[in-house]
Amino acid sequence: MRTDSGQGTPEWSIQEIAKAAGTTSRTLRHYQTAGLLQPSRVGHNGYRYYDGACLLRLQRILLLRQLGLGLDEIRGVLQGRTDTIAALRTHLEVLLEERDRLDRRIASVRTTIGKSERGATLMPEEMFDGFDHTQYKDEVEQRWGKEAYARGDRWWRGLGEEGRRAWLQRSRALQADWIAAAGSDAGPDSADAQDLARRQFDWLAGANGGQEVSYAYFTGLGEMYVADPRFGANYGGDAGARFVRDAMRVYADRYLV
Amino acid sequence: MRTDSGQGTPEWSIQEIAKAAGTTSRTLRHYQTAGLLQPSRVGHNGYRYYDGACLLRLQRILLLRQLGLGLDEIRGVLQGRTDTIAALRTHLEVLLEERDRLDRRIASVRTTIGKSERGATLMPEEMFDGFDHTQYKDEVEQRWGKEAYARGDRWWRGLGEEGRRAWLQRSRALQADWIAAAGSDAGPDSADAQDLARRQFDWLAGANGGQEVSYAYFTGLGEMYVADPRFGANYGGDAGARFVRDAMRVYADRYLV
DNA sequence: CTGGACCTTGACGTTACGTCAACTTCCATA
DNA sequence: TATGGAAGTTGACGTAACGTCAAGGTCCAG
Repeated sequence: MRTDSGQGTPEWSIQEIAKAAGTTSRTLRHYQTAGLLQPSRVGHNGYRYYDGACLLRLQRILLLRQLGLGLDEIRGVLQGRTDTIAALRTHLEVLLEERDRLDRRIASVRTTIGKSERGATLMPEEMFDGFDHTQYKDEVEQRWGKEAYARGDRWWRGLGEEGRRAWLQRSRALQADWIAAAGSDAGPDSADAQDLARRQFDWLAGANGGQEVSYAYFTGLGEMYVADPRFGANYGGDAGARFVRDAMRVYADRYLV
Repeated sequence: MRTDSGQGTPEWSIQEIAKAAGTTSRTLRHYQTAGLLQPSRVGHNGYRYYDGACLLRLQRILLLRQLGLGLDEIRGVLQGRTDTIAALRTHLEVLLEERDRLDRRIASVRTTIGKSERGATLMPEEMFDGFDHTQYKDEVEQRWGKEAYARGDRWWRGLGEEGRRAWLQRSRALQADWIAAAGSDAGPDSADAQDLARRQFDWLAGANGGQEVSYAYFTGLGEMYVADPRFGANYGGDAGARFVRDAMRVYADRYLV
C-alpha cells in the first residue's frame, strides 16, 4: 500500500493510484509518454511512484477525458496554454456537429429500412440517374409533368427484376464512360464525345417508354445535369456535367433539328 | 477511357471506376484485400480492370458504407450470410445507443461549462467525497439537514483556493489508502485499517467546522458509503466501501462510545 | 530459496482508408 | 526509337487511445 519516501510526502505505486482514480496502469504509462502526467519519483529499479499532486492532476485529466476531450487538447489545458472553458466550448461544437451527422445517418438508415421492407431491391431506384422514384416523386412530377412520371414509372416497373438490373448496368456504364471522356482532353464535339451522346440518346429513347426524345427534351436534360448537382454528381461533378451538356447540345444541333 | 477486353463486356481501369463511383483507387484496392470486391480481370501487367457487375457491387458497398456499416458487416450482406434489413436494423440500434451516449456527453459538457463559468475551480467540488456542493445541494440538505449543509458550505468557502486544494489532496490520499488497504488481505480490525479509520475521523472532524463527530454520525457515514454507490465509488466500489464501513464501525465501537 | 505478484519496455491490434516511397508500365510526342 | 509524364503496382507507416500479450527483472512472504 502506501509508502513514505522519507520526505513526508505520501506516494503510491502505479497500480494503487490507478485503482484509486478508477483507471489502469497502462493508461498511466500512456499518459506519461503522451506528456500528460509524470510520476513524482522513479525508483532505482524503474518503478514509478506518484504523490497527491499527481493524483489531483490525474483526476483532472480523467474528468476532461470523460467529457470527450482528446489528449492533445487536455495537454493544452494542463499547460495553461488553453483556457478550460474555451476548450470545452470548442469541444461542444464538435460534439454538436457529430450529433447532427449521427441524426442524419439514423434518418437515412431508417428510410432505407423502410424502402427495403416495401420491396425495393435496395439501390436500383437510387441509381437511376440520381433519382429515387419513390422519394422524389413529387419533384419529378413537378419537373416533368404527372403524365411523364406515371409513364416512366410504368415502364420501370414493367422491366422486371432482371431487366432493371441490366438497365442499371447500362446506365452506369454510360455514366462511367462520360466521366472518363470528360477527363480526357477531347472536346465535346470529338468523335468519342459524340458517340457517347448518341448512346445517351438511345438510352433515353429506351427509358422513355416509346416516347420520342425531342431536341428540347435532350438539350434541356443536358442543362439540368449542370443545374442540379444531384444529377451532375453522376457525371463526375460540375466539370463532368458541363462536358456532357455541351456534347449533348452539339449532338442535338447536328441530328435533332 | 473504356476498353473492350475482346469479349464484348465493357470494362474500366481502376481510376475510371473509382471516379465513376465517387471514391478513390486506394479504396478499391482496400476493398479487394478486405475481400469485398475483386476486379473482373487482372492484366498480365497486374493492372486491375472492372466491369459493369463490379460497378454495381461497388455502388452497393458504398451505399451501405455511407449508412455507417463496417466492412465486416457489408461482407456478410454481400455474401448473403446476413439479411440486409436485419443488418440495417442491428446497425440502427448501435447508432441509437451512440446518439444516447453523445447526448449525455453533450449535457455533461454543458453543465461543466456552466459550473466553470460560475467560478468553480472545476472539479474541487466534484471530488469532495463524491459530492458536488452545488449540484447535490438539495440532497445534502435532505440527508444531513439544512443547518449542516450551510455550515459545511461556509467552512468550504472559507478555506480559500489554496486551502481547498490542500484539503482535496488530503481527501484523495486518504481514499487511495483505503483502496490499497481494502486490496490487501488485512481485516477491518487490523492496525493498518484502524489507523486509516483514525485518519478518517480526524479528516471528518476537520471538515465538520468544529462540530463534533459523534458515534452515530461516524457509523452512519460508513453505512452510507455502502448504500450510495456515488460515495462508495470513491472507495473502490462496493467491496471497498464495505471494508471502510467495517473498519469505521470497529473504530467507533472502540473509541467513540 | 522459491513461487507468485507486480514492475519494466517493446510491440502488435483496432478502423478504414490517406499518404508517401520505390519501382514498373503505358502511351503520346519529339 | 528514345523519352517524359501519367497511371499502375506492392509495401509500409500513420491515425486515437489505449488493450493485450510477451519476455524478462524486482519484491516479498513463507
